Amino acid sequence: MTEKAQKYSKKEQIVWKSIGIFRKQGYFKTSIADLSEACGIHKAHFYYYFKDKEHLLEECLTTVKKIFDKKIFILAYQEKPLKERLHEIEAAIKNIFLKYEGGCIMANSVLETAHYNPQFIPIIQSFFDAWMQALTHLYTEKYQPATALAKAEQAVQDIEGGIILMRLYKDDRFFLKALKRAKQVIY
Amino acid sequence: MTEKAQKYSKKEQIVWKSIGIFRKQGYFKTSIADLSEACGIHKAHFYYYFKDKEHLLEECLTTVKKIFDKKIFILAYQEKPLKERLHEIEAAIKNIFLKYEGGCIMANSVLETAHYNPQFIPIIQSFFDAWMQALTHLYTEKYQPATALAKAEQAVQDIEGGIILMRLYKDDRFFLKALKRAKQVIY
DNA sequence: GTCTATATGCGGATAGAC
DNA sequence: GTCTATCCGCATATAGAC
Repeated sequence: MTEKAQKYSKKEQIVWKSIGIFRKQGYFKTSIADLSEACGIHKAHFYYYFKDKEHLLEECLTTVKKIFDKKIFILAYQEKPLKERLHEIEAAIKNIFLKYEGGCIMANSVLETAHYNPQFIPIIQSFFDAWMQALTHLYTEKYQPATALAKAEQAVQDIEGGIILMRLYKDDRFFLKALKRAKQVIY
Repeated sequence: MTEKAQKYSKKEQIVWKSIGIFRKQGYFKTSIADLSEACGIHKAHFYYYFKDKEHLLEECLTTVKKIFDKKIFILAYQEKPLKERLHEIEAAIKNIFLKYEGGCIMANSVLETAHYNPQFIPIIQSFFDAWMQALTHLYTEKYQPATALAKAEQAVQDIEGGIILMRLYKDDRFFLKALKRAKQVIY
């Protein structure tokens, strides 16, 4: 009873905290001690919840994918005018990447783990698949499918590049201008 | 005499090898043992050439910056027709990123070291400054300076995002299409 | 579920012989 | 310049008491 009243389980809380820390510090540079301390649990107790660090990252990535599906990508498929959906999706993406520092954990994880831990690749691919599909869906209302897909790819690449430059120069504008361009594909 | 006949010093060779390994494996996941072994020197001997791992990465990044200045960005300022310069710079960038796996060491290093090792930020910034300046120079022949700069930023972001997706999907096309778009800004 | 203690190995770095 | 030996600290992970 009291357990169900809690919004998130302890395990979920660890995943949330870890997402934030991995994004800022990177995967390999983050120790179990860092994570445990931030979560207010003892180092050894971490292994009560997760088999190892890799399994934690996996849960982090699938969680992020679910959040984006549920909160952002879904906005593209609503029964609303095109421009409204486009505006909502832009606002949601802006919100999430400006709120937390460290950029995009999906892109970061590609670069850190592609060589040694290819098991994360499919999860990260599914994230970018869903993102590009959502934008393609929107752009298809004005362009041929092939053109819409190309513009969606360009938009995602532009935004991800913008996130890197935002972090490098500590300047939001690279990211914000990319978002604006993604919207201006339509109007 | 025999020393001067060698094209690269041992120290330079280590830097070259390390650039390739850092790019593929990442900075933190790469050990001194990895680097030494790949260079055919003994682990302890590494410290004869470099104070520590951070100083090695610094030399790697400044070396990459110099190479891009000398081999790529300079192409934008030649006494040649605009389209020719644009084509040469595209070919040079394509060449370098397709030849070696692991993507862009500059972008990778931002994500890995921005939080703990901000000392690398200025070097990486100077790299992207030079790249965007070269493209802005080209685009200014057809657009107003402010527009040219915005298009240069977009092109660089698009290409960097494309490099990430190229690695994620093991598919050159994301990167190649971004390069093509950077050229089509002009013609 | 939570803590103490600890095993174990690896990575960065140094000292010093040759 | 190159190698041997070694120190130290940290990080992952486990065993087991409470």
